[in-house]
Amino acid sequence: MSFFQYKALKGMQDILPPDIYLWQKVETAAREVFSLYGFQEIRPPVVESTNVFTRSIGENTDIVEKEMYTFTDKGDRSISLRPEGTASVVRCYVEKNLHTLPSPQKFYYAGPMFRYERPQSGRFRQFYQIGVEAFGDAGPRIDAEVISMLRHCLLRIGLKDITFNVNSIGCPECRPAYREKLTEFFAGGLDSLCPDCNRRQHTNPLRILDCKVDRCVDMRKGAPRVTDYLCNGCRTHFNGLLSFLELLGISCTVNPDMVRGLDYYTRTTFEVTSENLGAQNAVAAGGRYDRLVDEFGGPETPAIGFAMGMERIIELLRNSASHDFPAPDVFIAVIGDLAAREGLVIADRLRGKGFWVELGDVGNSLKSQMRRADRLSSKYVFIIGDDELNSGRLKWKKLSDSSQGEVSMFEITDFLLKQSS
RNA sequence: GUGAGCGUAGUUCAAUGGUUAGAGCACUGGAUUGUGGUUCCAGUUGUUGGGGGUUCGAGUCCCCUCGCUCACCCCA
Repeated sequence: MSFFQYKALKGMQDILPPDIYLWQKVETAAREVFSLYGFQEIRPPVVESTNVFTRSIGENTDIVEKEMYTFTDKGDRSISLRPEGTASVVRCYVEKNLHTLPSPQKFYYAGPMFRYERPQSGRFRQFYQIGVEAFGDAGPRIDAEVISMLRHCLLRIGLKDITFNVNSIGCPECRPAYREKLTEFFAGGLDSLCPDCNRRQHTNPLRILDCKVDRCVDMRKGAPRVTDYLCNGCRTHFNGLLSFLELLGISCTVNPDMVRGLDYYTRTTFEVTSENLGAQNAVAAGGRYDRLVDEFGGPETPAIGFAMGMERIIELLRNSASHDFPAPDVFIAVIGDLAAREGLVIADRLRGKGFWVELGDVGNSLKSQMRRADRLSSKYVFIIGDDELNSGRLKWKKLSDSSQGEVSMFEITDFLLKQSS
């Protein structure tokens, strides 16, 4: 260990093989499933004007108040690394007048997000999300489709033991009244609530419903429930969603205590959690945001979306099944400099035919080259030495069953094609 | 931002305050000439995170600092 070391920044990690294959698997599964529902990829920038985020996420949220990576650029503009994806997509939707295209417009994105937080299990300063957004459909059917898509995606990835929660947090018409009811309910018992909840009473009373402290859990028994205070529009929408979910056979718990952090959500919110994660147990979460496009200066446009937390999905995947990682088709072991030259030529030819070929180091013994071939889980080893150069026939060995034989150097491709078929 | 735990070889971990800080894994070579996985032998690897203090003597005790981990807060 040397005195000074370059290290990745706190909360930022290198993603390496073999993990990277899990990442690719998840990304591929998501793309495939999303495309079945007509969602198309877009790639907004990772950096935006700071106010893109402050306006949408909410001035008073922790994300905006203390978690954003905000800089001043050389033109004295305040810019920020995106802490989440929706704001950028909405900005893009409005800026590029995408509402002029036939509705609904459905997009997905994938990439890194940045929040300056203390890292812990399942939480990082640079973390990856895959998210989707559907614009221009106000009805509950699209909500059900989006939730169904999320479910299909997670199933395709292979996640088990996950729980779906849904809720409706109302709209600007009915939520204020509910919020007031809730504040009244807790007002009498502030002494019994934890310090955090006393603060929440003023900042965001809905969060008290989410508190883990025992006495707060006791206190909120009998508290008014959002779902009992929805206006007619929100109630109809929520009932519609629930009936569609039932129609699709998606088991989903209605959880009136589920609160979402971002200010822009209206009506439907949902969350997928897993018991097999740490305290940060949300695998994916999302909801409807019917006012956001309007707030960005676009036409009133209903919208709904969700984001999946890549690291958390990978964590679950890593600990569940065993995984097959890619391995070389052929390892060429070489003995002597002439054989090494021939091996290089053969490797080049085979790679041109689409085979993954690894070359042994002529400086190492055959035993060591064989060992390396085995460690790489190579399917075949080809051995080239003086004998093979003279005869024009190389030795092959199949590592899985130790079978071996000879093949003409001119028939290697056919040999491999025949073996793999 | 708050709290707790932990920093020893590339890695996983040992070492009652007492010689020259050890072992597994990994890596390289070998065990009848050119054959992997299991076995055996040999070799390579360290300012014990950094700094200060206590002590005849510190990997071990104390203080500071840096880093990692988990939890709170918040959130994917």
